[in-house]
Amino acid sequence: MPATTAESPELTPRRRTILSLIMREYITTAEPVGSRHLVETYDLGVSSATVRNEMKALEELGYLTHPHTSAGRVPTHKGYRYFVQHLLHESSLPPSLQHTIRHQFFQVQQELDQWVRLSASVLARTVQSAAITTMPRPAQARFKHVELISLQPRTFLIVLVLAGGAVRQQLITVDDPWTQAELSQLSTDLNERLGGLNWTQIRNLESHPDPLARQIIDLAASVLFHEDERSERIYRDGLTNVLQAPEFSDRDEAQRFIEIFEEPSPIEPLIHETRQLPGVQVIIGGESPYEHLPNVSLVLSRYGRPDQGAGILGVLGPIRMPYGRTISTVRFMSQLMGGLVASLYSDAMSETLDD
Amino acid sequence: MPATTAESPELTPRRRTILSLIMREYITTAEPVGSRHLVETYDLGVSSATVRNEMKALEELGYLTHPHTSAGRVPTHKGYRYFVQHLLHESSLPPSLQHTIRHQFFQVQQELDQWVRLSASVLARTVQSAAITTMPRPAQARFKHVELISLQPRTFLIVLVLAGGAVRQQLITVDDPWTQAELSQLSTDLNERLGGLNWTQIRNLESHPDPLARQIIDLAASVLFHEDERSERIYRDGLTNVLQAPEFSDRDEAQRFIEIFEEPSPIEPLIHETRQLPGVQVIIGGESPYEHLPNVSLVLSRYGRPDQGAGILGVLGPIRMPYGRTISTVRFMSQLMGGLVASLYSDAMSETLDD
DNA sequence: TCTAGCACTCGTCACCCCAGAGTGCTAAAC
DNA sequence: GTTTAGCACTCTGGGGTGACGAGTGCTAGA
Repeated sequence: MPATTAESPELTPRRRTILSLIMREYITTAEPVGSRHLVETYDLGVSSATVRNEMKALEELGYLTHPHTSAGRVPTHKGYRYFVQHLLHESSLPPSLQHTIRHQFFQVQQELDQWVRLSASVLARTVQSAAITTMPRPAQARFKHVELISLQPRTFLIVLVLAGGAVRQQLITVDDPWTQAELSQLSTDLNERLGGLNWTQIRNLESHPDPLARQIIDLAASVLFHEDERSERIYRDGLTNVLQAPEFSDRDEAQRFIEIFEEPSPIEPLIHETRQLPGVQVIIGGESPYEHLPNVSLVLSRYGRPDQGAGILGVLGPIRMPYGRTISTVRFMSQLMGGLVASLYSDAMSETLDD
Repeated sequence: MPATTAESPELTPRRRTILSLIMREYITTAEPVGSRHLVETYDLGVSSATVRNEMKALEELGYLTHPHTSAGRVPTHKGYRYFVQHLLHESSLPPSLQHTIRHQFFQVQQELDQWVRLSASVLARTVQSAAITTMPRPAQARFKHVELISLQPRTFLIVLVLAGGAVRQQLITVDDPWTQAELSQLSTDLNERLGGLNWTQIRNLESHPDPLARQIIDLAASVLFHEDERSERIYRDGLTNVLQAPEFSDRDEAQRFIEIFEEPSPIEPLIHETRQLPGVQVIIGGESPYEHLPNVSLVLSRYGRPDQGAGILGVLGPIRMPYGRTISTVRFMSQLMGGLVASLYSDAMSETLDD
């Protein structure tokens, strides 16, 4: 029996039941749902004619539509939205599945980069859809450490570590040769001056006497600045899962999905927004502000904490998506990843994977 | 006029001309080529009947086939192979295109990682196909530098720099707290001991008195070992270019291509092999040892030098691929990237982009 | 050795028809 | 007032048909 708990202005319980059943049926079969099929499958206690009347009412209210006269009913965007908001009872992931997910993280070494990439893969596999994840990062990037490494007398590698443990690297070529010892000395000096600063603070430092040091300080400021501004690296996985869906049997539809999914992606601003919001966000493509994302739904969630480090993870799929399962999985994964980030700050890393 | 320079055991000049024209025609139109169309378009000086006889001979020799009785001719794998090996006159990229390609690298900062990623994108755009690139790496990984950075009293970031400038990072959690000063001291010590060594040499070092140092030495050895063994990170771009091609209008064909292109990819062993070979390799899918790559051709090339650092770059597309242009572009790009790698070792980085 | 001519084959497309599914409406039953 | 049975109507999709065109292969003659 479907849940009919939440309040709603306009739908009677029976209409909700019928809408809910149509949603479930359509989400699993991708075929328009007819009245007769519904009463035969679900023992509704009323005849198909009654269901037809209710369906017609639901259509007039904007929750359903039908592709042509003699076809069954299909949900509209409004129908999906109502389903997600009112008809879906929140449920947590079955413990066995939770365990399976946790288990998949054991194989990888303790490298954050790998964790995040793996999480996209695990998420994609679990929900049988396309998944994205981003590395966690704090709201404002801060300098942690710099190391200058001589590759050639005049070519150096600059390794920049940000607060939170992210590593960035740059090559630099200068006019005069330096020894590694001189560079190490300079590194130590710079680390003392720059530790813990953000890019504005670095920009406001008084000018350093040494030209190379000035150059590197500028570079550090610019890297930190870009870190706050530029669109971050997105890990993707599971594209082929989605392309199996019948809505993408049409080549152009598939192409459109790939263009949304792959770099450069129109969902990057969405990811930025999601970073500001708590909880799981469900975005139904084609709906009001998302007209540029037709035939795509997203289930996104932030993980971690904005002050320490927060990343995004989520699922892309056709609008006809198993929202219940997907939302539960995304929520669970965001908690799991959040635990990992927290452990970077609480020095209790090893406990993340315990049940 | 097509080139008919190279020697060949079995084909008369006229047959070569006809085969060459059929190849060119089919590669651009993707439609079976008929005899009448050929004489009308190319002024061959003979009638369509003669061309038909020659086509039939070419079919009996295995270079052509036709999908059904009343269709034009289509190249076989053997036909493509012959075309690539004997009928394609080597040509370098037009200078204007060379300039365009070089120009696209100016926008990016001097970060090797970004160069390699960008190169996939530039290659994909230039040949309007899917492209892959890998980071350059030496035949054997060697230790260059390690830095220990304290994130929490008991959680450290280990930044490992390899010879050639690649950076690897690992998190580690230990039982006893360490200060950053102690860690820096330890870093200095380790850098003296490990500088320039490969993983076997590190394994053979006499045991270090400090347990944390031992742990990090083990880790360094293991990272270097994995560096030599594990399949490397592949940058990809241009998937959507390929999916436009008519051979991928069928959903399953497209899906198969995506599975070959995306991670985990069956072409990874091929990439490994290409690393050993000089020059541009053309792999025609479905041919003898590549039965598992149907409907896909690859044009791959190593760039850089195995002793210093070598990477792979190449193009994936349908077998009906503009080989001439693709081969020239891949060769040019591999020279360009090779110059970049060399500059890392010769301290003359700034000259790479000059014309 | 080449070519003109011709019979033959096959895929494509437009067209039509029909079965099946599903609706919406109406009138009667509860 | 609500529900239901019945029925006319609409639309899709599959299957079958026939005309058309493209292209071949063969043969006889130049």
